[in-house]
Parts: sequence; C-alpha cells; structure tokens
Amino acid sequence: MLKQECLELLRQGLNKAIDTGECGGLTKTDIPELKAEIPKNREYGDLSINISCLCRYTGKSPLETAKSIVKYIGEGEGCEKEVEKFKIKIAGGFINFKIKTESLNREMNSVIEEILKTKTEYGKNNEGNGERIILEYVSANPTGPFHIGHGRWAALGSTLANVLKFSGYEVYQEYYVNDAGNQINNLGRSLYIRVLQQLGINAEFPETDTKTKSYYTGEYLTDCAKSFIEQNPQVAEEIRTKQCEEADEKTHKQLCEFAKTYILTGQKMLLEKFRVHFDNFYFETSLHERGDVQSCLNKLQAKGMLYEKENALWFKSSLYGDDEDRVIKKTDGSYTYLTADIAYHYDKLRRGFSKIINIWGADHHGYIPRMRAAIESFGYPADVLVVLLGQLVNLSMNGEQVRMGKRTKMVTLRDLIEEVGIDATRYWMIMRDIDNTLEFDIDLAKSKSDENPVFYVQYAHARACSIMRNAVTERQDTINKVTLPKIFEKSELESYLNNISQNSLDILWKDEQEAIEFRTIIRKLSEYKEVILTSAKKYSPYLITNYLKELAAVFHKFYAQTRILSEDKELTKAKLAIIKSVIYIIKSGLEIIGVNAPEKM
RNA sequence: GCGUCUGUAGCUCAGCUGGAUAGAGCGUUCGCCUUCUAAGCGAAAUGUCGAGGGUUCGAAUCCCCCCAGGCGUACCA
Repeated sequence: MLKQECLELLRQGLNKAIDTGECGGLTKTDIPELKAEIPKNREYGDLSINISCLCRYTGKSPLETAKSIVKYIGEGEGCEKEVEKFKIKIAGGFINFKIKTESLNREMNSVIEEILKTKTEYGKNNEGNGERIILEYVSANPTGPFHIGHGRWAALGSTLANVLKFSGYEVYQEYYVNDAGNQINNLGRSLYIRVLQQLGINAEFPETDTKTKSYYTGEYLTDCAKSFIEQNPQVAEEIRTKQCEEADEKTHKQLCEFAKTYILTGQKMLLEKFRVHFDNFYFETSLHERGDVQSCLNKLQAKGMLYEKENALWFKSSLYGDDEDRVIKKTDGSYTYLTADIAYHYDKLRRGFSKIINIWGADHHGYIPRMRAAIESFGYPADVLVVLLGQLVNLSMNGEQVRMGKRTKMVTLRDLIEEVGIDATRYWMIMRDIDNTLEFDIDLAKSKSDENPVFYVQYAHARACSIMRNAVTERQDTINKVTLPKIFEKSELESYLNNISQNSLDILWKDEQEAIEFRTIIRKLSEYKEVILTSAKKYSPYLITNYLKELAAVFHKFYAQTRILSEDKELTKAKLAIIKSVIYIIKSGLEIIGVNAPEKM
C-alpha cells in the first residue's frame, strides 16, 4: 500500500532529523501517530501527511518542522523532493505526496485485480479475529404487532450482524421473548373480550387507570380471537354459555398461551420476510422454569448485592454507578422485569460470549446503568456490555406526522413494508446514524426517482449489469436497422475477468483524460475496505449506505462521460473489468444491508 | 430537577479519533437522449456550522456554560 510507504518515508526522515538534533525537544518516543490521508483538494497531491502536531515538541513553526524532516528524504532541494514513487512537496505543515503516474497506475491495476479475484468478498477482513459476540435486538413483547421502531432495530441489527461477520467476528443473533409477567395476563384478558365480541356477546374493554391491569385494544386481537374460536370450539362454547365478565383461571391461561403463540408466530414470519434471521429465540419463561432466576439471585445474595427494605428485595446497583438501588422482588413476591433480565444476561455471559451487544430503543436508556451494575456484580468488566441506543422513528405521510401509539390504531411495520417494499424500508431504516431520530418520509421512500437513494444505488447496479449483458449479446442498431454482432463470446469475457492480469489493464492508462476518470472510480472502489472496517468498529451500518450512494454517484457520472463498449476489444475488456468491479462492490454492500441488487430495472 | 440524544444551506442529512477554501441530495434556474437503462449527467445560487466562553499554531469537530427540541426518570415490561 502506498499509504504505508509514505509513512515509512516520513518516519525515516523524521528519525534522521531527530538524530541530527534538528527537531528541538522532539524525541522518538513522543512522536504521535501520523496519518497519510487523501486531501480534500486534490491539487495538493494524492496523499498528505500533517506534521503540525509535532510542533509543540520541536518548538518550530509547522513549515520549518516539515522542512527539517523532508531534508532527509529523497533527492532534490528545499521544499520539493523526489523519490522512486513520489514527488514530495511541503505546504505549511503538510507534507504532500504526489504519486508518480506509473506507481499510481500499478496501484489502480492491483485494486481491480483484487476485486475481480475476491469478488463480493472484497473488503472481508479479520478485525474480529473470531471474537464471539451475542447480538440481541428487536426483542419486542409478544403482545402486539411490530411498530415502526422495531423495524429500525431489525434492519439495523441484521445489518450490524452482517458487517461484523464480514469483519471476522462470530455473531450470534438472539431475540428475547418477554413471555412472562403481567403483560401476558393483560393480553389474555384482552383476548377474552375479543372472543366474547366474536361470539356475538356484548363486551367492551373496561376503562382502566391502574398500571397493573390494562388492555390491548388494538384490532389485531380480533383475528386472533377468530382463530381461537375456530381451534377451540368447546372452550368457545363454554364461554358463550357462561358469559362471565372474566374468564376462569384455566381458560385464562389457555387464552394467554394462545395469544402469545399467535402473535409470536406472526412476528417470526414478518422478520423472515424482512430478511432478519435470528439464531435463537430465548424465552423469559424458560429462565423461570429452569430456576435460573433464583440461582442468579442466590449468586447476587452471596456477593452481598441484595438487601431487604420495605418488604421488598433490592439490588445495590448504586454501588456500580446507578442513580439508586432497584427492586428485584416486589412486595407481592413476584420479580420485576429487571430480575429476569439480569438472569438472562448472566446466562449470556455463561455461554461464553466476550461481548454482549444490545440494541435498545432510546426510551430504555435509563436501564443501562442497572444492567451494567449487574454485569459488574458478577465480576465482568463493564464494557463487555455494549448497548446501542436507537433513537425513535418519525413517520410522515402526505407531509403529515403519523404518531405510533402501541395500543391504539397505528402504522405497523407490516403496513410500512406493504406500502414501500422491503428494499426501501430496510435501506431507509439504516441510512441514518442510530443516534439520530429518523425522519421516515413514506412518500419519498416509495418514489422511484432520484429523490430516493435506494433506487439510485440499485439503478447503478442495474446499469452496470446492463453493460455487461450488452457486451456479450447481439444488439439492434435502430438507425441503420442492422444487427450488431456481439463483441465478446460470454465465455471469452468471463475467462478474461476471472483470470485477470494486471498487464492487460495497462491499456487503461493510455489516454490521459480517460485515465483520470478511471482513477476516480477505482479510488472510490478501494475505499470500500475502510468503510466496512469503520462500520464494524463503530457499529455504524449507516456508513455503508452513505458509501453506496457515493459510489453510485461516481459510477453514474463515469457512465455519462465514458463510453465502455467499442471496437477496441482490448480496451473494452479492461473497461469492463472496472464495470464488473463496480458490480461486485455494490452487490456486496447491498447484500450486507439486506437489500436486493437487481440486474435489470 | 437529573440523565440522555439532537441542533450544519429553504427541507432531509454527511463531515465531529481537531487541520489547508464547510459538503451531498431534494427543492429553484438553465442545459444534455443519432449506438452501453435520462430511475441518469452537467452548470448556476444557497451557510452568524443554535448562542457565548475556553484549550490549541489551528475548532463544525475537544472542554465549560447557556438556549431550543426529542426521549427517559415505576415494586410496567
């Protein structure tokens, strides 16, 4: 890599300058990490190293410091020097490297060669070195359909899993099902009302103002009630004859179980459809059944992390930075949500994952300190737990905000997917940083125009594919009304691309004007590696959508100004090598974010 | 009150591990289809980077404070 070579040259110069005492107080140990970057303004050169940060040690101005370093590099005088591959020029505190054309072209050739050899695997790296990560996301309650926010976590989580895997992590995707607690009782009671209604009995949801007893009044339980009656005719008959205000214990249990399964099944189907795959669905009830919750409490007890107060059992989370201690066992003897969740996270640790990543909605942020406290109580470092807090989604339609309430009529994820499609929904859900509230404009996401980044990127892919097709098929010349022969036999072209040699690409650099265009697009392609890496390191899938949009823009521009297919077969082949590379990278990027890469549009 | 996220062009947002003149897209105006998809390309205009301090050779970027908005602040899950 030329970047490393620049840095190496600089290091050599710097060391000599230090040895000869020209760098004032700068010693070899306090040299900060220097970076070679592509300058925004390309007139400065191809790569640039900023050495201004050394000035505090050297006691000289940036320019003087740069001069004393460059003095010991290569041939030439003063501010302009030359080495085998670069021309070096000082500008203020910047040392700029202009890569000599021949080296540059060779670098470009090698990028294309690597892409064509690795195909959609280009950019794969081993940053993670097999580290085992458990990624938990969505984990919606089995009490209703997914709302838009769940869609964001689903898209984000599945993409993150893909990026991390691409970067050498081993990722286990898990979904936690909160199938215990009051909410399930509420669900069962709500289903009972719907069943009564379906049986033609006059029943309404009671007005409630207590926090522990409420109802899910959404329409979705109506369908659930229908299938309950269908599948449990005797029970339905009993209910009809008794017409009680509330179901008896046994029936209630049955209703709870039915509703839970019904909704969960629907959720699973929707996730699959949305291209989100979980390795495991983890049930809260299983924790209770195995006694894991109790044994986890024993563990905390043994560590002196629990105490009794006001007839409840408390967890000393404030010992580890939480604002206050938290109730672990209520006065009525039941556990809080936190209790089971601590047991769940303890289980994650026990299963041997070295990193626990959770995607939670921003409304759960207050929950982080107590969870972290639990992790630390068990003797694990606090940073094994990474919580990615996702800001919520604002939906707008016809210029109006659509609020998403949970228990009233709302726009669900299913509605959204039906309206705008899976590709657009996924793309839109991840294209903003997780820290930003997402403005989801349904009309825009639906539009098949340049306003919509999804189509812009997909269109670039389809366009590129189209060129590849045209290269190996006969075409109609509409003006002269003749059939143009195919330029290549399919096998001929494929064999060329699959066994690419760098020499065959040298033809690209003959025409100076075109060479500039080729370099622009190849440089963009080579950025993909870094985008993947940063995206994985920062847990930021949106960087990939940003990149894809930029790559698509570069390609569209390239397409407009450069003719690919021509009589010159050798040149055409080499150009097609670039086009094929573009296809691989876009395809790879879209695959990672779970969006289709259509070959025709 | 406390915690947390956000505040960059009319709109939606990049840039925020500090660096050389702050970038896109949309919208506006004007161009480009006689050979590879015009779902595209080109040109023009647009900014007290929320305000104020500080650190630094250098700040949209780091620190402090203030202002505005979202979210949270349960023995709910």
